[in-house]
Amino acid sequence: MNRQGVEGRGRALGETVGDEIRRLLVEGELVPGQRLSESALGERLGVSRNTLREAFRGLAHEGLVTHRPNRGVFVTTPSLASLVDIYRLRRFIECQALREAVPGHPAGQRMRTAIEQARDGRERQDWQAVGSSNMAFHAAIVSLADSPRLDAFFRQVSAELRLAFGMLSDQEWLHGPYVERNLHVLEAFEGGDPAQAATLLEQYLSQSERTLLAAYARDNPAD
Amino acid sequence: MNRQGVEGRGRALGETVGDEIRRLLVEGELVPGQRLSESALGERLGVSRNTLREAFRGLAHEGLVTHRPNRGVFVTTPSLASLVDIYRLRRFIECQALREAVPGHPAGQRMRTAIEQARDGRERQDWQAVGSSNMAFHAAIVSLADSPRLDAFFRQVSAELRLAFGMLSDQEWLHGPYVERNLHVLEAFEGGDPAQAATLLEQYLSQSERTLLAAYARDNPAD
DNA sequence: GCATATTTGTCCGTATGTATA
DNA sequence: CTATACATACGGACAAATATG
Repeated sequence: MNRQGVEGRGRALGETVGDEIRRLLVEGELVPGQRLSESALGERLGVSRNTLREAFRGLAHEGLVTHRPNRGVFVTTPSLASLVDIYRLRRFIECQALREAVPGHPAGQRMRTAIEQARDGRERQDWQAVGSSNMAFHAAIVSLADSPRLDAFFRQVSAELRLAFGMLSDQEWLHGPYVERNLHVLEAFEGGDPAQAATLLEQYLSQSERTLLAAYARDNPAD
Repeated sequence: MNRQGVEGRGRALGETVGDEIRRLLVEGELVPGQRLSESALGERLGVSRNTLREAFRGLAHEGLVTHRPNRGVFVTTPSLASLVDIYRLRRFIECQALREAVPGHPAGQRMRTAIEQARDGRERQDWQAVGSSNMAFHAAIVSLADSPRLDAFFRQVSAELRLAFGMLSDQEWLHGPYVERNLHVLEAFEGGDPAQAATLLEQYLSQSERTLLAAYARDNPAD
């Protein structure tokens, strides 16, 4: 019975609910600061409160929602400090992965595909798609390190960053300029100069951070 | 009512249950491969199945327990592949953190304290304590990067590694030799040569990995 | 400052599907 | 192949905490 909203035909359990909520988060359907009522969201997704609470637990662990005891679950509002932390982490991980990568690693193909998809999105002015593709490019860089745990960790941090992007206006300015810069990084890497690629990436990330922080400060004068 | 076993009078909710199970795991009360029956463990901890399932969700997210759909929750049995991955990660993260650290970082004090505690444990032949202190030393190295998210990630990976150590015999051989090597790393670092410290750490970790993998292969001929 | 409504936190009972003896 | 055990998931209940008027 039930299970109208969530398509429970698959193999996994109420874990599907977590994926569903994750999708609502990155698509901006649920916005930072919003309270997620157990009864309301449970009814919307067609699951019981118990199942929903299990899903909440996983999302809270990833930092996408925040649990306030006896108050409820809220969509996490990224702080300036968390954005600074995330970019420090990205420089730490991505540059190192690029620098130490073995030449001819299959992830290079994924990097190229991601850039092509980002270009497609740019043609359609679909900046959300450009943002997703750019993130796929960076995930491919991380995968150069050949560590499943590092990949999972980066995926999680990406989702958190995605939440922050969603808070901001001017999506074109946030995503558009980096498509070609990604290409430069890839060319340096495939040209056999990982050190140069890492340097380009470092400058790139630092600029991206400045742009993001400026947009954040502009849209959230309160903070 | 109830709540005899878990001391729920505090502020946190059934989250306490997760901490309790984590404690049982690192203390070896629950061993890898063991199935964690919802009803049995729930009764033992004095909580309902729903509450327990919420706690399981968090632990599964950390990799300490494994969820097999329709089968139940099991204490994760670390595989050879996961150990290789964890050591690759440790070299990736710890060496980089050490190399890029700013001189005079307060974490240096924590590194020194950890070494002293490891020596105390060694005097008492308390190899579990030595293992904990050694891990605290490495956590301090990671904290040189000044990233809360990286700290949390490393804490999680450490717990997983701890699980593997618990599977093995010969705890003295696994933990004892590294107390002095930690000191050498610290001395190189505080002597103003982070590159040398990183090199020492890299060799150290590679040897530790070989020792661990050998012990694993010896105790688990099946794998 | 107080009474009330809402929501969370936690438990129980139970129906259903899946895996295993 | 049948039977049993168990996980899965739902709905309902109630106390405690919180928000509201």
